[in-house]
Amino acid sequence: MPELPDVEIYKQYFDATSLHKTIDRVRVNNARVLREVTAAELSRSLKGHTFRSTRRHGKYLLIEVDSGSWLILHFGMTGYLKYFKEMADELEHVRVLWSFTNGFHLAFVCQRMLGEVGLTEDAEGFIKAKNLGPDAAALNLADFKEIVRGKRGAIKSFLMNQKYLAGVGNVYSDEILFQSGIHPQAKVNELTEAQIKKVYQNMLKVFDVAVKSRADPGQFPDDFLLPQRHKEGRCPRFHGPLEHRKVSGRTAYFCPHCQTGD
DNA sequence: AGTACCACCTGACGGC
DNA sequence: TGCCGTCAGGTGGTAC
Repeated sequence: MPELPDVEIYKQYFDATSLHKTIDRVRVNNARVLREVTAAELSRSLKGHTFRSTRRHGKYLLIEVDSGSWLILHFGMTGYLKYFKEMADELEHVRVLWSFTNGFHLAFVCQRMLGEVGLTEDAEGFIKAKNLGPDAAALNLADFKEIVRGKRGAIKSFLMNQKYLAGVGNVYSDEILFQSGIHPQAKVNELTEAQIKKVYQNMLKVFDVAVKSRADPGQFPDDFLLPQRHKEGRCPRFHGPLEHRKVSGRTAYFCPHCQTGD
């Protein structure tokens, strides 16, 4: 479930392992994950170059090559990065592998192949073309209120819509709404100003806590929903059973006692 | 504008 | 044992 906090951790991992190392070889095991680029083009653009910097926009990781182009990674549902030295590790589901001249390798691992690897000359242009809203973690309250204005649907669907704000997915939208005491099916246009502010503040709080916890639910605070987000889960505050139902085709988990506004 | 539903994709799991 | 349906959830497309 790589959402904004998970991708932020991947960014930190990439920065710590793969920046400024000369790329010796690019191996594409499954061209299906490539977007608007062929394996040959990818190899030609990266071989002999280094990665200069990274930025994250929503769930996308954009990596600047020293040539000025950008490698784009999206992790789908099951994607992650793995940096290692021994090829004998026999890592499964490696779709693309970058080998550096220092003998280390960076793998784009993606079991369900819903992830994407792309290349662009223009990072801003890519974000525009993808129709992505502003990064959810870099949004101020005034802009958040502006985006909310005129929307009518369920708050959970709103938060997950990457066109409005980029980075929130199914799992973290549940946490944000739990922290805010708001039902996932509450209508955006029926929320008070105070509730909208609360959602915004909790969104930033949840991101902050999640990144500090290395996006590992096992390390989340006791009053967080995520570790309880399963069929037998109980509300960490009220201790009653959690409810789950489909909201815009996604499974929403919530506490029917603590979260109101249905 | 919003929602419902489908497809992509793989592996885990429960039922029989 | 092994087959089958269902589910997980990010994205994108279509129909209403």
